[in-house]
Amino acid sequence: MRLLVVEDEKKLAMSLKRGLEADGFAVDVALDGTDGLWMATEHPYDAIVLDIMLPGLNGYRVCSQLREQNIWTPVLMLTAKDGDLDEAEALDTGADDFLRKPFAHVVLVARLRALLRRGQPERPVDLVAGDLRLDPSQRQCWRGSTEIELTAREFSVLEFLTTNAGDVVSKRDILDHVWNYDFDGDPNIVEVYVRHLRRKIDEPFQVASIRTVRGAGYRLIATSP
Amino acid sequence: MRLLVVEDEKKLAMSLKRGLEADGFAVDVALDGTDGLWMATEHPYDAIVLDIMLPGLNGYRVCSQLREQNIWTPVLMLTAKDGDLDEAEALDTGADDFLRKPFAHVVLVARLRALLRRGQPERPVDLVAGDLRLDPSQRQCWRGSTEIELTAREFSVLEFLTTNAGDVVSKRDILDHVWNYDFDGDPNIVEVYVRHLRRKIDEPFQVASIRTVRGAGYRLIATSP
DNA sequence: AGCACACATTCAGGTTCCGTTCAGCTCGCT
DNA sequence: AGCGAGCTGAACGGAACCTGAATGTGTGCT
Repeated sequence: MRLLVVEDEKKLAMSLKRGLEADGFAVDVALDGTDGLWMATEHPYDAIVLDIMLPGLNGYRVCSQLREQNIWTPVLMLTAKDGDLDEAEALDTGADDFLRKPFAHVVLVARLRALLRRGQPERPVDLVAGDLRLDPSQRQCWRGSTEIELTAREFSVLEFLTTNAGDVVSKRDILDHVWNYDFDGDPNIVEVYVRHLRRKIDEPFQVASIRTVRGAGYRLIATSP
Repeated sequence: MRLLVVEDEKKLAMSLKRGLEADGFAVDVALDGTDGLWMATEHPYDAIVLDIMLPGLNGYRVCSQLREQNIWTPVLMLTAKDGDLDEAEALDTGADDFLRKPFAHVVLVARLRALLRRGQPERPVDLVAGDLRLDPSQRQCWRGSTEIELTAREFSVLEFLTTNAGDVVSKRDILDHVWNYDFDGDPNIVEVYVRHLRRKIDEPFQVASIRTVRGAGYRLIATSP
């Protein structure tokens, strides 16, 4: 699990880094708000530990700017000893939790783990045609409830057919979209992949969802059990 | 929003009740742990405010017994002034957050709202995939009932795979989350660690929970004996 | 300090599997 | 029947991945 620690007190920052690394986290450090914001934008952290008092851009602003950019990495804010209102405000600017200084290391770790546990994936929608389902982000494919293993090329071809489900797509179209534009090999390769796909997604289920349209190309139709 | 306050100091309990009701919550009060546990079991609260120091059954036990009964109502624990360890333990027994006494009313409300916003059942502390179980706080790992010794790196890689169980994660993802971002060594190191993990968590049990997805990465799937 | 040990990382050779090509076949149309 | 479009299995070359061992690097122990 990879963390970003944004803290300007160098000594504290390094001690946090060492401590958290001992607990098995991978830790990057930013020493001011501007850096912190940039790093949080560029890299996919699992959580961010964010001091409020920072030179340049303070913690509130870092947090709210992240949220504006639609980055929802969990944020744990470090607040001053006696700032009750700070804490309420921290949560309002989009922090997920806060910790009052000074804090014990065990507490920091426990809170971070709680944050990470809450996690949350929300996924882009699957492509569907009948009982055939594709998840492009995971390169996974199902017919009904049984998963089907596809190679990268196979998946790409099927993905293209599925996004154009119901329509006829020519071999040229498929070549242009799945292979590089400069591909000038044998168009027969499309036929080969259609064969592979039929063997994997149709024959075992005794359906024929990839239809040949002679002289024009292929058409994927919705089929159900 | 309906809350349960479990607090034995009658004066504090009533003041909490009045304050929270003024903020628009519906509030029930239990004056000891046994009552609290019973009420939390019988009624569907949206959140529970739970004191640690209680006659009869203390707060930790109330909380862990709730979790054992598979009740994942968000719990906010009230801890003593100086109990750092209390707090870590609170989170470990399944609390979602805690607040150190004495606290300002605005903070209590802000934290409760944050909890309610997160809503939704919390997952148990351990990461689980089939009969493989990880405890990130202890860095321990079991397959069924036999414990498996892992090094720090091995654990981190497996932890990341497990939090994304079922999904394909690329070698780049793994490098980004487990190593520091300035790591620019050979990605082959991921393969090496996958090899180590397979030898420890799969081969002795004759399962294959870490699948290779050629060209895409790795995928951890749930396997059982 | 010096040593032993465990862990992290690199390296090089081996293996598997995927993408592509090719040659022969089948099918539908005129 | 004859033609062209599409089908199919096999074969090959190379990339991706696997794997055992060698080489760094730090940490605790005596």
